[in-house]
Amino acid sequence: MLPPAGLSFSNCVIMKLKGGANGIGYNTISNNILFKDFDQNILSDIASNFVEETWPAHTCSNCSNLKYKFHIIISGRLKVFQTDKETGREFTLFLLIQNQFFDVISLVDNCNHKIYYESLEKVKMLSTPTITMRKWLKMYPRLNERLLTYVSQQLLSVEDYAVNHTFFDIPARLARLILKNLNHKSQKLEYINDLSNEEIANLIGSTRAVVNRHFQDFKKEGILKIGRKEVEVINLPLLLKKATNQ
Amino acid sequence: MLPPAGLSFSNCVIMKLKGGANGIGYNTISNNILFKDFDQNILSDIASNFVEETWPAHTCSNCSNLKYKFHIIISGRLKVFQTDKETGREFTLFLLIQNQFFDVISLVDNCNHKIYYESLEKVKMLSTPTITMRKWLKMYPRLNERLLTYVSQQLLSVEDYAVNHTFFDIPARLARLILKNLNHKSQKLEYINDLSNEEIANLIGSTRAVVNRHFQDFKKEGILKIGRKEVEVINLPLLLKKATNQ
DNA sequence: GGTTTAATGCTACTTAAGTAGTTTTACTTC
DNA sequence: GAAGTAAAACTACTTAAGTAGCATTAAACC
Repeated sequence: MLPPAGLSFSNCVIMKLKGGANGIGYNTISNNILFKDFDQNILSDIASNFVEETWPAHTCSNCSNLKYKFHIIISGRLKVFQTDKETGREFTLFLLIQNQFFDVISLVDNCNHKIYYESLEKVKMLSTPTITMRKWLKMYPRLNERLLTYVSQQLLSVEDYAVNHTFFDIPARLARLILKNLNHKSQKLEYINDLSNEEIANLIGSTRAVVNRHFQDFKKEGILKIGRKEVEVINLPLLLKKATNQ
Repeated sequence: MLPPAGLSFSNCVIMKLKGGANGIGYNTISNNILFKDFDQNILSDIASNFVEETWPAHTCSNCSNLKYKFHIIISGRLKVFQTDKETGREFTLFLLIQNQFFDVISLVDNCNHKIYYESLEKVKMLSTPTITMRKWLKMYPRLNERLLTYVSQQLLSVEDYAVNHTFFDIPARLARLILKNLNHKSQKLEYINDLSNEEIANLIGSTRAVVNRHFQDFKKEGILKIGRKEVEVINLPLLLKKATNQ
């Protein structure tokens, strides 16, 4: 929720990375899709240009603080969202996790892409100045190819949101969100299982009360078992039916 | 509207390009953002690998027909859209015009990106096999950089749609669409001026009847002057007010 | 264990979006 | 200029999403 309540950006800890090929920085970089299969000495050089940042849970920030830096997430979830100042409503574009990065747009283009960030829990990440990253893009053309793949996936993801929001009602969008994050073995949600109704609402572009109303319906119809911040699917066929507006 | 009514994909005319540095193919290629500042002999080679296609007005196609080809538009508007089979409703993602290209996603990734295309009028374009384009991406790394810029813009565009659909009601979305396409000198719409209420509705994720209802309101309130397939802004300040939900 | 806080559950109400169907208008075509 | 067609205009109705406000429950923290 904005404006940052309680915790703010200033609580972040920024640390210089320890050198050597065994640090968390080197490991993150060398395993990241961006830099995978780069030579070891190049990787070391790249890693040495990153610093480690730690954001406490519920740290808020916006693009103006961050647009001169490029970040790679090490651990924790980072919510990328937009807000409507009038109503205070939020809309979550992405939940970024390990190995994902931001903000690619401000790297590509110097456009004023207004967007907000909030850590859902303690988030560790690496960061480097945008100019450094741009220099590497020139030096290592492969990087463009990999960023392209990443941005294309983001495009598909937002397109999916737009299609859902345009064609489907809230029960269907809720069902689809659950299906997308369902571990079919455990019948439980992964990745978004511990989110509040409020955060679920932000993911499908609705409000807490409405999401809760339909969760109650799903419960009554025997589709879901709902605990506190926990969702379990009981009747998958019925859920699939809901996902297409009945 | 799908399924293709009347005109179909088979009406398209595909022509081999004439050689030389003065053909329409060479001109299109050399002026395109993708290939700008390539050497002239490379440009000639690239141009020779494209063929010219002409789609009559209202030609429909989907990705399965096209996913092995990459296209650059020479003239005319091409609607890129999704449909809901249940209700028959459409949602227009992009209106592609001169120098824009498709489909970048299928070029990057072999994912099954389901999407539909329809020419709003006669559309001329160049096309080349996806494999050829992929080969060039390897040969000329600059291409990745330019595709990245293009896809990033598409991402911002779809994000904008999503934000509008989530936070704003239909009068506001309509006002925003008009503002985005307004020529401030002529007070008239460009690019989407001749679209029917139906197509306008597809652009903002609504329906014909609802769009018309609000057009009538805008008219009564003295914001717009509306002719047949023509929109003119009379009261810009009031329109701006509408664009933010009053 | 008792207090505080946050999340969830529930009721009642308002409103705008969508839908169906009809009428009117304007453009096209012969 | 008459006929046919497509777009736009209009009326009436239904429904679900959003909102407000409060009650209940569970977790967190002294």
